[in-house]
Amino acid sequence: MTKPGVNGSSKKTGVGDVANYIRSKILLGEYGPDGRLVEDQIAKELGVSRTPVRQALATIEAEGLVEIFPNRGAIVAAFSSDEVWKVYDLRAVLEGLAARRAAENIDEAELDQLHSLAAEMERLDRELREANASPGRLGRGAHKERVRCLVNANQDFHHTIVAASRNHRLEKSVRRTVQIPMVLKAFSWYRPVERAVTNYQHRKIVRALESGDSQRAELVMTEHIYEGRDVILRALEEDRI
Amino acid sequence: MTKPGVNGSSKKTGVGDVANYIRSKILLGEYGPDGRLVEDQIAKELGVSRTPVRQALATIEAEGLVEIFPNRGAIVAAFSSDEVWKVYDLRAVLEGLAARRAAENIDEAELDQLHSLAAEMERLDRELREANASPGRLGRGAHKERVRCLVNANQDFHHTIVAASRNHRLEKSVRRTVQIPMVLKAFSWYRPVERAVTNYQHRKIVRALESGDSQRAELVMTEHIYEGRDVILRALEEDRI
DNA sequence: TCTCCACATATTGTACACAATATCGAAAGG
DNA sequence: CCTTTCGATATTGTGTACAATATGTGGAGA
Repeated sequence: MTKPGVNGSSKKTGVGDVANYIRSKILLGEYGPDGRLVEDQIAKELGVSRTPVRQALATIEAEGLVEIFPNRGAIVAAFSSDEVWKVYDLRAVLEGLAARRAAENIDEAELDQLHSLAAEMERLDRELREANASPGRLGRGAHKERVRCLVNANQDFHHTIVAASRNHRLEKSVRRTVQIPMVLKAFSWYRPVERAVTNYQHRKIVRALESGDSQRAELVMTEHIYEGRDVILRALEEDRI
Repeated sequence: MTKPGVNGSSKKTGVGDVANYIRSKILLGEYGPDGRLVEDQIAKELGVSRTPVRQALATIEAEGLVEIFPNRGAIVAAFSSDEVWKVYDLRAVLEGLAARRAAENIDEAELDQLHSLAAEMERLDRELREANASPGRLGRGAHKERVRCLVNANQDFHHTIVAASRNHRLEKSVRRTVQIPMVLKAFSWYRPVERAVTNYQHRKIVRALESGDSQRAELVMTEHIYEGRDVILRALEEDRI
């Protein structure tokens, strides 16, 4: 028994674990960019042989996170600002479509979740601003932790909408496209203005979804993604991420 | 030397060949749908070991052509008409975006190619109609061959536009999404009316691209994809493909 | 000093062997 | 006659060994 049925694409076998390990390493900024992924090294880190590592790398290459060069191995995919622009161009239409279809299909439970996620992000934003107003009260660690929560909540928010589109292919496409710039993403949340804009747009999106206004949902979501692109690109050229 | 550099994702190693072999088998309708892909069997067919076969299957799963169930192997992904609808929903926005960006970036050589591809498809359509008017002159084989050419030319047409979008990620996304319903696709071309509509829309798209009208290009392309969806779905419920 | 070539090393690509798991059929029990 | 359980078979999952290929280093020659 142990209902192995509705497992989706997340295989419970070792290969899946290896793939997740590599993904998280990449997304957390280790390895790269342009870092080489040596199979034997990863294999030893996880205490498995190279076989599942190779398979995981093949999967991750198909997802676009790494590039595999024949006989030379895998390296983390690098992103110029030009590529970031293009990834967000793609993401805009994908999540735009997701929002449009979500407006037609979303249920009460999902709307509730969106509400609470939006509320949580607003709470975290308030806390961050207060901590900023009275400095010294909280360490840098608490700040980073809150930003991490913000990133997670934001991810959940977007994922909920994509799931509500009821289109599994779209879901996979978005996941592939979204995870790319995640390395850079945390940096979008350090400035209060951008957090405020994000929260405002999230509320607008929820309202559109609630009233079933698919056109408006798509429009706002698309603009929301473009906004995110602008933030990333500005950070890229100003601060050097 | 032998410039191995700009090889993109098409690895020249054995795994790539194996993957192409499996893909074409699936796309040609062997194996499935719901057909099981036994690793050892495929390995023997190609005279290689199971190792590269397994890797190829992992890649193809990430592309969405097959589903791999832990300890139970890979089966060809099945498509209900509901899923076809969703795949085309996705394809519409992807190729719509491609057309929009292509209108901004396409060069003369690509426009020339689009013109000649459109012309070739019109020629093939004429020949098919003439062969239909005076039956018996050509065998069924010649008919099927022309349809195959039509499918190829159509593929090239769409691919040229996607390539002209100058967005590699988008290109990969489209490839993954497009190859899915390709099994069904040949059936769209058997009826003269649909061929005529297709050719007309192709010409409209080329004109929009030529004049750099990105909005119009996106609009027509999107409608073109929806049209294709309608044809497939009609075929599915009428004839039973 | 610079260039080119050969060799040593590291890493990937593939084959094969064995263990783990699922599937199918048959026999036993109700 | 139907259901359940056990075992034989087939297939997948992983480890290991070896071959193929790239990379880096040192020396010989101009």
